[in-house]
Amino acid sequence: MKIASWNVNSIKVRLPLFSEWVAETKPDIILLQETKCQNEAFPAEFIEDMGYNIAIHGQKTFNGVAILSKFPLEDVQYNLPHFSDPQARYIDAFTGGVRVASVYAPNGGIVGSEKYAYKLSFYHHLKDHLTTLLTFKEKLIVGGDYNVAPTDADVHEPEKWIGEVLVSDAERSSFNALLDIGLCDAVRALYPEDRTNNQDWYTWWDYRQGAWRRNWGLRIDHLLLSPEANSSLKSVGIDRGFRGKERPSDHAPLWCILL
DNA sequence: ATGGTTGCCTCGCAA
Repeated sequence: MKIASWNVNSIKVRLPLFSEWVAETKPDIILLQETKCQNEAFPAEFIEDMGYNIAIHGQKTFNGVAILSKFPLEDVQYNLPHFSDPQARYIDAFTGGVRVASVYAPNGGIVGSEKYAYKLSFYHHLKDHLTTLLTFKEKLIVGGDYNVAPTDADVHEPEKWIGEVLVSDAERSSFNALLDIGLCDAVRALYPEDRTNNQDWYTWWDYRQGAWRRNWGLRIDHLLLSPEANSSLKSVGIDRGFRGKERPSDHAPLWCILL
């Protein structure tokens, strides 16, 4: 079973590239972030015709997450429990014998800002909810744009990023708390940072300053696995080539295969 | 050189 996650930065604009990517890489389950459209505007029929069932959680203009699956979708949960969030950033569902979640963590704006506090609060509630899901002892895959580069190995020229949003200590602590409750970073499970070329694992390159051409990237998209999922993890990868195509998202797709 | 790009949709904001 192949599970992929992609911050598409508008599903409507990205639909041609999305179609090309699905035809080429054929994921069984797709976790989308930044769909940037309300539910009634989501290209549901188009994607259903590609062979996917869909669960969508959108809003006007910003954010928006979705789960697409070749299997029936059951037990869909919108938003994090006990976190009444007007921003559409979380959805989970049970499908094809696994539970999956699509997460679009807040960017955080500037360290110390209101947006930054909201990001830390989002992480707190995410940790609480995932703690509950882990008690189910299922194969759980939590994928998305976490907007945190966990270590300096995940950052091009980390000395230029010291104290910035995406890499600050409090954000990294919030991300690490998800590992502390028992989730496993799929990339690091198979490619420890001291045994791989870390530049190969970037998932995001800013549209500005020719960041893609210069490979000024960060690893901020992640697939986190429960122990049950991790024990059947076979492979993981980044579809980096899709960042270099015509009219790309600023994020590349990330995927894993479970046996 | 304090820059640059993209998407949504307003004349700016978020990333």
